Amino acid sequence: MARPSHVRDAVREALTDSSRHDWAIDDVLGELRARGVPADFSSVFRALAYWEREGLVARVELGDGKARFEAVHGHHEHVRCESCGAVAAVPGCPVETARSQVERATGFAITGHRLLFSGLCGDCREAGA
Amino acid sequence: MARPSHVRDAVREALTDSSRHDWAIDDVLGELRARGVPADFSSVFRALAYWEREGLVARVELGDGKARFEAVHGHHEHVRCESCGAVAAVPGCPVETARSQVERATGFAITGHRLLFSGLCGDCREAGA
DNA sequence: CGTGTTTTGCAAGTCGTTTGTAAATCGCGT
DNA sequence: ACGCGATTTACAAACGACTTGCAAAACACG
Repeated sequence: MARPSHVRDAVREALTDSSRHDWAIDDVLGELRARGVPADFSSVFRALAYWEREGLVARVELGDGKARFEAVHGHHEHVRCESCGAVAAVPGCPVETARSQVERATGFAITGHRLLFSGLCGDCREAGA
Repeated sequence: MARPSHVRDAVREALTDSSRHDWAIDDVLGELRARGVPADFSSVFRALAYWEREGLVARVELGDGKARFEAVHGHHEHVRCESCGAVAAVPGCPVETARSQVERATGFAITGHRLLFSGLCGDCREAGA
């Protein structure tokens, strides 16, 4: 029933092989092409949706109006450089401790959160100064 | 030179009069109509862009692929109900303290952040149980 | 080999935002 | 009161990015 799927496989490998946190669909498509795996935009789109359902890939919100993805590792937050757009991971979770406090203050039962820092990466800071 | 602008004025008043944190463009348009101020979608769009530039209105990222706005008050984070979509403000800022730690860990100069909690509001929690 | 199901690619559709453009509106100097 | 030039507005068309429909290709299996 399940048949080999070069696109799906290649998409998973591309994300897993790298530590990027901001794979846009086009980026993945480009990477596949670079690896000699021809594929269509819609196929990559479906592959990402598939792995997201499967829990191996997570959607990352960068607020730039594009769907972005990363391979699932542990829980972590992101920093994005305002200047060059570079994205890095923030180890640890500055928000864990706030949870019960937020629940008390708002009456919501908190189930998750999304945190994005913005700033200037080392390179851009040097270049700008 | 600057001339009266019913659309701009009405848009600002609509947002300011309410405590909503999730005004989509269509919502604002609807509110204007309800107030008897006829306006076009694009005019509302431009009015919001104007007030955002002016610093009286802020864009709110809810990750639902729509541009959402609120009147600027103090700094605060948001909670969004996964079930009904209700949005409330989280007083205080659970992230302030993490800043220097994040800078040390990532090498970025942090200039801001965006935090969105998700969960279930009181009503939905009751209804769901 | 057929058969039935799964994957793909291509093209078209959708959603929401953004922009081009020309007409209406208003402040202001005369 | 009138004309001029700048500003606002509406309407429609353009856009960017994602989503879906559908038929053709690719397999596993009997």
